[in-house]
Amino acid sequence: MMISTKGRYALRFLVDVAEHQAESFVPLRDVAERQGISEKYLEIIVKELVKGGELEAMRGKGGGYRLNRPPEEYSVRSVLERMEGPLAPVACLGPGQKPCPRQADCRTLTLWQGLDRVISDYLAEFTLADLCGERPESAVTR
Amino acid sequence: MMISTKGRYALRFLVDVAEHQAESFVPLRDVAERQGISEKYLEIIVKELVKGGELEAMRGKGGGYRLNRPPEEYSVRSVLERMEGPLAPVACLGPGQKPCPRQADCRTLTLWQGLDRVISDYLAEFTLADLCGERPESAVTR
DNA sequence: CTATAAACCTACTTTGTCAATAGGAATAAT
DNA sequence: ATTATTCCTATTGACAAAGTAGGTTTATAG
Repeated sequence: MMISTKGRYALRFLVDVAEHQAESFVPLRDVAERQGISEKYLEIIVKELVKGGELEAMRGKGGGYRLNRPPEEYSVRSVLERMEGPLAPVACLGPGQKPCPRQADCRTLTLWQGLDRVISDYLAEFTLADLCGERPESAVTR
Repeated sequence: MMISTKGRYALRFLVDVAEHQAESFVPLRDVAERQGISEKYLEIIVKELVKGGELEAMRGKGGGYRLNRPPEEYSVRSVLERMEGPLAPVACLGPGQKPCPRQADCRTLTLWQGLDRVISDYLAEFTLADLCGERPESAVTR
């Protein structure tokens, strides 16, 4: 399984906020309830989103979260990368990786590079705005 | 990291056998040495390939392994699936998964289905024959 | 028929990550 | 002052990944 709950929950959190932030801040508790995710666990995830500058937080009564930018400016790929770390399908492609000593003779490097590319490109195509209101029935083949 | 050593080593093992099986069986020890992989660990991996009908094994002196079919008939996807299990990027897409209760309202299902598709399609394009002799320098953009 | 080289088999270990849980401290509105 | 919220630190249990250890069986060569 390539995408963990961290990435998946983060995406669901952001979409939920996008859909409910009309006027006011959206409290974590509400999102957790709507999405059926543990509050405490969501906190950990949301903390990273705040630190990463994806979310604005407001403390105290009446507080909560809202997006820092319009939903079209959140690519799914960037959100997932923030939560999961590099999405490279194999370790040797990770950023800041010292090149593997067998690289010059590797039969599979090209394969993995291509895989990395198709994944990356696919995920970069989508933004939060694409996900908002999305439902399986209304699925459009892209 | 989506592809573990099991899948990666299996692929490298099969390619190595494909490249060396001209006449005789290829002993595991030789592959392990050439590929710089622990013999004992490779054993575990190879056992699954034999059980899965990908490899023919011959015991005793002069024994070793050879492919059961021509290299063009081994898709990378099928090899990886045998070793890694389902390649689905999220659990809810795995085969024989009971549908998630939130499915009807899920904003991300379509996203994951599409991701699963591009990964699957990409990996199905390649066979062992494509990997044999492959080297990064000779990389061809597909 | 014995030595050797190979596959085969069962079990164990170590390490790390995932997915939470627990319990509170700081802050803002009413 | 009360309440509703975010923020912070620490801990836990389960599981899998990656590898190790030590032996048994089978075929070939001399």
